[in-house]
Amino acid sequence: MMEKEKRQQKILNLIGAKRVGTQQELTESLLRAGVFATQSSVSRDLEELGVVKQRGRYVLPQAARNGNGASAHGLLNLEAAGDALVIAKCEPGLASAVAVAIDRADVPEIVGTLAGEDTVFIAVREKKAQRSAIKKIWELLS
Amino acid sequence: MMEKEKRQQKILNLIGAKRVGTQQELTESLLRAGVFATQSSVSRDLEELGVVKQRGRYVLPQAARNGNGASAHGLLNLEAAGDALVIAKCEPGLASAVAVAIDRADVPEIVGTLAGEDTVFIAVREKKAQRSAIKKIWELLS
DNA sequence: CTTTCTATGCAGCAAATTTGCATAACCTCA
DNA sequence: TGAGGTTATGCAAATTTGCTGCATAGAAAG
Repeated sequence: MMEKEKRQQKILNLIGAKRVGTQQELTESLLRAGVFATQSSVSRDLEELGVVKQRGRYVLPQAARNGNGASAHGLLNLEAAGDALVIAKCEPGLASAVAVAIDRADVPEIVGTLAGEDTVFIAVREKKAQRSAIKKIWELLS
Repeated sequence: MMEKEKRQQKILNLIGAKRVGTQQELTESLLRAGVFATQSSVSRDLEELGVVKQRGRYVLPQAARNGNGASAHGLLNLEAAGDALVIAKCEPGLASAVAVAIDRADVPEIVGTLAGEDTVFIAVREKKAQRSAIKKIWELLS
């Protein structure tokens, strides 16, 4: 019902307001704020909201895009889409450079890349490959 | 069900093909075409399709009348592809503009966009997001 | 006013979504 | 490599949403 939306809003608030390290913590904070939810639901919410865990804490999606996340290569953010895509957001004009860097790295789970102005579509073989691909790319370009 | 979509398509065809003066007529024509529906449903369909009654007959909505649903922004059509992609067809050369507009809107379920000449690939997080993303984009750009 | 036509509240049904539980998968650190 | 902590997910139950027909209110035409 409206419950989900409210919960997700609170999650964003909480993450923005204080350091949150685990979904357990988040679940407890939510409860204190009057919203009951299981870790399962929190996990799904985070996925849906695009919240990612960086350096041991959960970070807001837009914060990840701007702020500190920028790498020397112009890579701002990495996110999974569906089963076989990873989307890289880059600083304007640098998408091609990022794509080239990724191609050069020859990551085995990556099938191909396609760059626009500030976005790269990265095709991976399957769902399983997404996470490790994201990890490797992030490592590579940061 | 798929039934509704089929029925609405037939309604548009019928209205385009011959003069239709009442919902009763439409209901009967539909039945002859193998689609049963009550006047209630027909009424709701017409509302939803944007069909209006003018000078005693139902006429196609503006978009359908001139054969292209072009919006002010050059967006022609939106369609889902697979679980995590939405494809936007645009007027030639306007794909980038459409993509930028979509990016600016910051629709949360959209992960990234990639524009060609007349097509934009729009990556969404998951299947569930497609529907709402399409709705929001269409709303935004029409 | 009467007749004809269209819109809508309501209830039932079907489909889709959301959720918790249990547990598998994964990660970190020693 | 294994233990312990953390996160993801298959499944079934619960909940919500969407679509429809029926009955009827409301509007338009004459």
